[in-house]
Amino acid sequence: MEAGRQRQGRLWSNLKEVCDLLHIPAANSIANEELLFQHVQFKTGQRIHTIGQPFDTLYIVNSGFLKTVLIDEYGNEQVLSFPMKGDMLGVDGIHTRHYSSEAVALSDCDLILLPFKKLTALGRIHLELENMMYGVMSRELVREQAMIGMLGALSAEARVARFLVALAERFAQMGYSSKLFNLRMTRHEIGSYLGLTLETVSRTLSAFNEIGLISVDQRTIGIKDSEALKTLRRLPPSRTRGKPATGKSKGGDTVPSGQLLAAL
Amino acid sequence: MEAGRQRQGRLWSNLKEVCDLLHIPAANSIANEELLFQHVQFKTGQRIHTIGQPFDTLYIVNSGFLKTVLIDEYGNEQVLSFPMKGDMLGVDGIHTRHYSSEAVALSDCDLILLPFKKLTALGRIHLELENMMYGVMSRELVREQAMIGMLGALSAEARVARFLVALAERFAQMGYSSKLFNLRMTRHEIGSYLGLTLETVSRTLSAFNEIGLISVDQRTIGIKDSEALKTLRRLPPSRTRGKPATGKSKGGDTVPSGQLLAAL
DNA sequence: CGTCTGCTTGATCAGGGTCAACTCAGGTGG
DNA sequence: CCACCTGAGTTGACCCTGATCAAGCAGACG
Repeated sequence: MEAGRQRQGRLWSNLKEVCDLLHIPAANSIANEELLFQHVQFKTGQRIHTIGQPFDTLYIVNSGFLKTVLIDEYGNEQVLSFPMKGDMLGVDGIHTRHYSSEAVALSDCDLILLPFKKLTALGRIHLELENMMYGVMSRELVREQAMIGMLGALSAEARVARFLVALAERFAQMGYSSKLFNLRMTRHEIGSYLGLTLETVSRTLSAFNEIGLISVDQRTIGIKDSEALKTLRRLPPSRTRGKPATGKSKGGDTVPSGQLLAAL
Repeated sequence: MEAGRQRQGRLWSNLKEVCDLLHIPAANSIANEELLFQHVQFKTGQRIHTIGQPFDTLYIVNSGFLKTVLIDEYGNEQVLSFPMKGDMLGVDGIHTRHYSSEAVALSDCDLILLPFKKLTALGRIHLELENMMYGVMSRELVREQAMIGMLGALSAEARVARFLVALAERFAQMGYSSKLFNLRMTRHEIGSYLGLTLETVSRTLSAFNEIGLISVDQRTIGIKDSEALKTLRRLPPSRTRGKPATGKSKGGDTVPSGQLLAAL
């Protein structure tokens, strides 16, 4: 809303604003008013791009919430991410020149269009921009690596807990409250994202609520004990059998009845 | 082995060879013999880079097999990928300027060093190279997305099956046999990669062996029925309850005793 | 030749998926 | 305005997949 200006009845952003959105330290040398990127608005439920569609532009989220999904051979959706302000969409299309995922608006959205050709050409002139591109793609990769680690190693409770913490941090850095916020996605979508069923997500939220870690009312989540959420991990504390990679938890771990919590 | 030349007692590759390795259509305009990239050899078990180590170079695998791992807060390894010939390593370091994963040689390896600064500078001159960079990073991203989809939605059997198929395809495109090959990693590493325990991996391989899908002898795998492996999916065929996304499996699916197989 | 690591196989158990019933909020149309 | 419908969410009962624990085996190596 703050970024962008009217021009011919449309919103446009300059390079500086784009860099700010992406948290890229932009040299002011590039505050070029002639270099403008167009905005596009999407309404809730609209598709930004679909799988297989020819790729030619990247998107940056200026406002709103989305999901990106994969669709398997049986038509089942698999949620890959929940992009929000400052995130980039469409990077997966660069390789094959066709988007390999689908992006859907979970709320009314304002996106900035970045024609890929134009962007790379600009990158050769403005090195910050080039660095931005590499940086954003690398960040995305690291994020997905973390996701893989989570799916491969964590229990259902831990996944939901970390999901909430991550969301809270995103809201914080967007200037919203990190203690009380609204989920923009359904339990089903959360479950798909975390590799769980909607029932498990629902139950886990209820459990957290009872223990006092959070408060739940429909889509409204209140974070009560973010520390506990952060340190929550798999229930059977996977006590290093065999070779302790780092000899640490040798003591009996006398956590009495903490079958849900596990102190660090 | 074919790529690279001796010079001052070391191996070097030119841009063309690098592009070939990455399957990038390289304009021969860049067959510049002055632009050479150095090779480095690693022996089995050696670490290419570690988590947190300052980033400044990318690597391309010229020969050999590796694994990249994440290490969680309790010292547990989580395998992220098994890079082999033509794969790029270290991309995750670009964002924070520190590697966020660790790469270990599973066999003796020959890697090509790509100093990142030098690479991006070159990219501005040779557009193919720039495209290569974006393309490789995007491909990596797509690969990880597929991984997330797999971890989030597939059964143990399906994961192992697809792992074998993917390996076979990699070997094929490297010129080796796709029907008979040697695993370079332990059951434990496979399990970590697939989000399973080593016991489950072992049992699943044994089961495939008994059914005649593959032959197993220690690290030697023979692919007998790659079609069946490809179409294997979750055991309870998740018969589209509620809304059939694509109304299909309405007929009784008279697969007799196929509790392990699931025809498309 | 003993030891160690990787692998297999068996027995047991529980985390979380599946199925089902019910509630609740919002949208629609008579 | 209210009856109705639909989709989201909650909760319970049950059971299966895959983790855990345990034992035994084979090849590599000092």
